[in-house]
Amino acid sequence: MRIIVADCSAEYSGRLTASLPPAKRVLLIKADSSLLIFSELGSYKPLNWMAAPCTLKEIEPEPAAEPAEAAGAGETAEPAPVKVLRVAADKSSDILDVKLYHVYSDAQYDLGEDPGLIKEGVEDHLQRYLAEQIERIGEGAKLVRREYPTAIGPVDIMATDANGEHVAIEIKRHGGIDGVEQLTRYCELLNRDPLLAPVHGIFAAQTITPQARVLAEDRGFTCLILDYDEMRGAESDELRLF
Amino acid sequence: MRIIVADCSAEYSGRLTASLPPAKRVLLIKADSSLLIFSELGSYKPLNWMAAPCTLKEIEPEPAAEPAEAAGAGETAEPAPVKVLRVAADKSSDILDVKLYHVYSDAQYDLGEDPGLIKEGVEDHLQRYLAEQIERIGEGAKLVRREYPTAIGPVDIMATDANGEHVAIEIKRHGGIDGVEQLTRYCELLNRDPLLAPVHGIFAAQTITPQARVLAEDRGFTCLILDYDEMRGAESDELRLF
DNA sequence: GACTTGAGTTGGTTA
DNA sequence: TAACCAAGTCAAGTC
Repeated sequence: MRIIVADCSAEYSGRLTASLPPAKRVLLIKADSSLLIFSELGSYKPLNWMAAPCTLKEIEPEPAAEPAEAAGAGETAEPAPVKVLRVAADKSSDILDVKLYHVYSDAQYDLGEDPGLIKEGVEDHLQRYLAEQIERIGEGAKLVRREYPTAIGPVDIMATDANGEHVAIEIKRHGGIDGVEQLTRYCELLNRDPLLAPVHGIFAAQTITPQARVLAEDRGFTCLILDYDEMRGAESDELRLF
Repeated sequence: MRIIVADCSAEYSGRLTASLPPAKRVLLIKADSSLLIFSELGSYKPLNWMAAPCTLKEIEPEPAAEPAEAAGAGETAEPAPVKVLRVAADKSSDILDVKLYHVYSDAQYDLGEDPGLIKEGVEDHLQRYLAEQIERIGEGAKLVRREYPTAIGPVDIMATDANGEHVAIEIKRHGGIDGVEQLTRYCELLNRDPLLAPVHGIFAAQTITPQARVLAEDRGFTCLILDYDEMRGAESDELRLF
């Protein structure tokens, strides 16, 4: 990892064109030659970058022979860069040009491999917990299966209610209109099957936008708020019994 | 901007839980106290991070009084960190703890404000090109207008075909099921207007997923693959005539 | 300020 | 390998 702090400007040309006026910024160049440009603001996303696989060329401009320039066409005489980094994508014509005007720091570190991130609490976990605690959708409910296959993709959970009627459950972390549309498609399709009909729909999520709730209820679906911590807690309790 | 290179581990607790085993990494701490953790691999996304607004606390552990630890429960005796950074989100209970075991470098730079990125967009171009090359949807087609307004939002392009019948076009870079749903809603609404009906639908994109294609064709829509480079080329050719 | 949609999305899982 | 889906998505525009 090479870390450069410098006054720089950048031009990206690829699926879009983007330019970065001169300013003091931080550049990270990874072992795979990918380059990231950061400023003080913004979230984790760099202002501009080049993703691997790519190739970096470093050009040192000649420092001399510039008196003619001052006598030139009178343009906003941008000072000549002391260094130019050109990063080109290997598999496309994307190019990122970075001009460095003044380098405050330029250091290299070998970080070695990284063991990577371990995550817990993603949508998959919500699905697993709800499948194992299926009575959260109503007493007497039974799990049919997770990822119940249909022609238009798998339903997150298929279950039956106390009356033995089928219930299709769509699970989201954040429930929006898209999720309701998705559930609608599944239910419509499943209800064409006389062996399954009637199939009820449940829209389950940690949070549900008001608009999505209205739409879901208008279509006869039940909305269910999932509390991750509570579900995890219930899971632990269950394990503790054994 | 503070730049730290160190052996570190991290624990994030928020909407999900994520942990990062010890390794040599780069930390960036921005002026707003947001913190990013990078390794050599991956794209522009950090392994772990805390977004602003947040507050950073730096804890210097006492270096002494640790002989008892070695005689402890025999756990995988992790060496004590020389420094702990705790970043807490201001508006939620999200917390990111970073333990530093060995610091290779720790430097601070004042970058100042950044003028920001100037972008020139993409989907917008697809729309513009198709509007100007409307016969790509069929000979004799005429443009009615881009961003044709309806009660549920603007249709990307409204046109007429060789028979003078209306055609609503939904444009995406990558055509998925969502886009088909969107087009469905527009066509359903527009076909209620006797002055417009019948309104045909075209689903146009650089790429269309097989499922989306099936759904679109099932609903009587035409799928159209857009070649960005070809359209841009045609545009240049047209300009060259003048 | 909440909601929607696109992104140079990125990243993971499965067929 | 390709397609599909979720993301601590982020960010921009709209209502």
